[in-house]
Amino acid sequence: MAGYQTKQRKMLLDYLSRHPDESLSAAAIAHALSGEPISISAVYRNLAALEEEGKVRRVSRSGSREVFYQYTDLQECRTHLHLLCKSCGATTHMDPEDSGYLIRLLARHEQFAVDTVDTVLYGTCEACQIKERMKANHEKDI
Amino acid sequence: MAGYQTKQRKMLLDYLSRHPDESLSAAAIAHALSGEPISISAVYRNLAALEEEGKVRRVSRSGSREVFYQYTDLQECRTHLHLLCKSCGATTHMDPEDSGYLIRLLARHEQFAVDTVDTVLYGTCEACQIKERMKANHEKDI
DNA sequence: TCTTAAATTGCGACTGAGTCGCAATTTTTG
DNA sequence: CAAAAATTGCGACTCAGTCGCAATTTAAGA
Repeated sequence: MAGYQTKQRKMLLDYLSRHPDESLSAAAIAHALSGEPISISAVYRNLAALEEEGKVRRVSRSGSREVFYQYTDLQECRTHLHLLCKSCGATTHMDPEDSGYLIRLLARHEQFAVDTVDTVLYGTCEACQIKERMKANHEKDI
Repeated sequence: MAGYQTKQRKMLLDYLSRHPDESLSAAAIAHALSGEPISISAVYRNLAALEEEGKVRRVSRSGSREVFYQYTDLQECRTHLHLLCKSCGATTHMDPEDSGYLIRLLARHEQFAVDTVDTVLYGTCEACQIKERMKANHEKDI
């Protein structure tokens, strides 16, 4: 299970690392790699292996049944939490100081040890907030 | 789509409301209601409708493919965020003041509007932290 | 209360993401 | 270079969730 450097695994991880902070479906990943010799089962198996190693995170937003995979850096997860925009799917990074503060707060006040790899805060990013506001105004005018 | 008070829907919502802070699979819910006349499709359809109304939240933890449903109170989501223990599945409630602080922090520092219905912080609750520590110690002894 | 339109139900067929078994291939170890 | 271990591709399979449809139930109005 743990670790032969096959062509396919290298390609997959390489592709993911070149698309950080994106939410990709398994199908999209397979499609992107379709020039290369890689089967859909290999995509799933490698994704599962990488997830176990903490190099990939699976996310699925409430309200949608779709599942996405994101490249994650364990190192990076030690320093900050991730914010996922429900509207555009982009991930942004919470300020490390604020992240640290929150993690310590939860540890102290609630005795809760946050898992920074799994946890993603859902919401709306700045750009999409603006879009939504414009849309709402526009609808009001009609 | 929006709102006939059928026997099945009432039962489902009633059952969920009597099991707050629990993560239930669709199958488990169907099973629990199996004494009543309700089909599995009705369970899914009502769950989807309730999710849209914001009365039910779908959660699935990274590392596991299982999907769970949780009763949620929109009112309650306005006051605090939820903490889900990856080990035992129980949900606890973050202190309202801390929650408010975090939400305002993200709005100000990252221009990110957190969705308090969808967002769940994953981690380990106090009880399970203790269990894990004991287990680790025990394994060391062997 | 009776009638009718809209929504919902149960059923069974279907979909599609993800899994599994297995023989063939590739990577690592020695 | 050979043997052992892991991985690959393929096709069959699983299973949560969806969908179409006829029958039933609910809400609203005369």
